[in-house]
Amino acid sequence: MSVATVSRALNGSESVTARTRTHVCRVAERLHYVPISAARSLVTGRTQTIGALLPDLYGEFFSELIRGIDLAARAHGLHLLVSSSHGDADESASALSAMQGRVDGVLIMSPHVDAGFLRRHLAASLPAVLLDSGLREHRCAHVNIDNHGGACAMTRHLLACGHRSLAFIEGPAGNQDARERRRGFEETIAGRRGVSVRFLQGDYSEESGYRAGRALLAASKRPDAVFAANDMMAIGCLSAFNEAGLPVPDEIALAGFDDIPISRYMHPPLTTVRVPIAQFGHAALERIVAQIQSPGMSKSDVTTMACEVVVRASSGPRAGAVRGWRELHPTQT
Amino acid sequence: MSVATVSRALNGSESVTARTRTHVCRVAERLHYVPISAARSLVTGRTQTIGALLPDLYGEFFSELIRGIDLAARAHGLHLLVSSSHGDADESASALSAMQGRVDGVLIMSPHVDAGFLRRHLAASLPAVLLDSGLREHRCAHVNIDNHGGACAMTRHLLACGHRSLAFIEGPAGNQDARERRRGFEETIAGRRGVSVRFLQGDYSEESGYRAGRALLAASKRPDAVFAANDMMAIGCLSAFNEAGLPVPDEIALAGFDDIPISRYMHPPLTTVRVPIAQFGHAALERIVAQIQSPGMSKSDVTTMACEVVVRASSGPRAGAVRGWRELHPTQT
DNA sequence: TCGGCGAATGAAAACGTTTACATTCGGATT
DNA sequence: AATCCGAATGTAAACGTTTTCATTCGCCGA
Repeated sequence: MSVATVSRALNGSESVTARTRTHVCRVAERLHYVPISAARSLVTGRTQTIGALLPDLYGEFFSELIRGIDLAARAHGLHLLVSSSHGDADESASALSAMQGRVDGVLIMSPHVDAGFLRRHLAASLPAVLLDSGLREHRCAHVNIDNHGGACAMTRHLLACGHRSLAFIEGPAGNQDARERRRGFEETIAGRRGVSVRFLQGDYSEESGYRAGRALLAASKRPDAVFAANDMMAIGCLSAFNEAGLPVPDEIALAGFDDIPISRYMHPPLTTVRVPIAQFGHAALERIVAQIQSPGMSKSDVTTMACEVVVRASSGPRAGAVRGWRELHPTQT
Repeated sequence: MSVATVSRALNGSESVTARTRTHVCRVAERLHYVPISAARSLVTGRTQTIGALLPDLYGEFFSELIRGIDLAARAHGLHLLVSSSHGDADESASALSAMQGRVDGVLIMSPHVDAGFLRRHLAASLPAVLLDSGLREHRCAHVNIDNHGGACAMTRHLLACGHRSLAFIEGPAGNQDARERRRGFEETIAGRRGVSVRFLQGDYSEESGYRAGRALLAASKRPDAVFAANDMMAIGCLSAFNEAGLPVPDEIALAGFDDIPISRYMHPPLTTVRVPIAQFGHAALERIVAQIQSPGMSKSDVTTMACEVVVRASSGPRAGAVRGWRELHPTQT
């Protein structure tokens, strides 16, 4: 019994007798034989592994993202190598290098990647998909979230509710999502008569939202509605309003972005933009699998995931009652 | 320039001239050379990768767990291979097999593992750490959460608040954590005079908590306090009470277990047991690294992560006001 | 100048697979 | 019965590293 025959038997090659195959499998089973993947990878050039380069792992966004990626990966029989917490460009670079030669493809989501970074640290031969990067790199595919469209839709909703004096709490300065969300807001407002706007700084943290809320409370003239660039800031802002006894949405409306699970539990429940996070991860993985399977295909492909406005009580125009379980979970039951 | 010299230069071996090393490094840089990890693993027998076998990826618990593991892994220069969504024992088995020969050690958290499973599917040579398994397997190390201790502490807290008629919403039947939490509750109650208890079924889902809440509302005699085996059920239960207009904690107190982030945003904020999830993951990774580095060490080691009661408004004895940001985040600011 | 010594480098084996190619084997056809 | 053919199996190379052992090189002391 040669190693070749064993290899063929275990890999389900055609040219091996049924008798031989069952025998080999039985013995392999008995010995708890597991192929050393390193040896296989060395000769096949495939690792059956996809790398995911994420900026962080904190919070529900990344949890959902990984879940979506994992789901699709396991459907393709692929393993998932995660790498996160990259504080700066150097860390991202070393993480990317470490993945190189260890994965068949890589999903990249990082605020530190730009065209130069990719040219320097990403081998041309390694399939890569950029997640919501805001870049337009011909070397890799892109899967984006429609931040701009979502922000437009939410702004239209706030206007439709009758709000005319709006405040926008911005995300972190360098952040691409944050920029797009602001742009959607601005563009929707632009040209509307009788609408006043005000921008407040933020950094996506709950605390920055709280500070923005305090600033609005202290202002001489309060807006009708506040649109925060993400839910965590909206939640911080809501805390400030609740603390001050300012009723939401009766006195001031509030909206966020992301639809993190906490949002629907707030008092009042938060109107927000739902980002299909798991599908986002799923789509990214499908895209990279496609690229791996047919290397000749066009690399610079862009997929955009649509967002959806989720109207809850916080956006007004009138106050919502305390919500029960059935109202919170309309799809279940 | 032989491959040997290049290998030595890149790996920082002593016996290589500074001149040679810089030259090699420069050329490697220029060519974007990245070692094929498969080849290295093949000869060294190390993959520099730790596998994490998780039952699921949904929700904040696993997000935090992965974060804790990742943090520790990256501190040791190790990669993290995650595998999840194992519906049954067979899936867990195949996932474990697939990891074998691909990782240097594996962290296992799965409801499907028991002594027989490990004997059948885990190679004796592969270092493994069982996470909160409830098993006592001499073949691997254990890192557990002190579910029993946490439940005891919470029960004592509820009694100290003056509650004497208690209800306990149980977790899923086969679940080890759930069993331990119930045991802690029961043992603390046992022997106390003038305390009445009642048990309700649940399965850790929000909906099952809601159903339990409805059942309590429909009962002829309501308890003073409800202790749910996890936060999600407590939240479902709270929805039922809110929906019925039953004020918490004035008419009925409520406590959960886990301290998921949502908990402190509930109305009233939820008294619960904080599980140090990230540290839990961190400890598990440290343990497996220790085992990998010194293979001779005792394998059957048990670490237990202590839990902590977090008292918020829901447990009474009197109603909490609406909380502002500062109260919600006492450690910040 | 030669021998010797240590430091630097080179040669080659080894790791465990897959796979192209060679070989054998059994049976069917002539 | 000899030949041939296809199916089954065996042989060996290749994958890209690390590492042991051998070799070379430069330098110092005799």
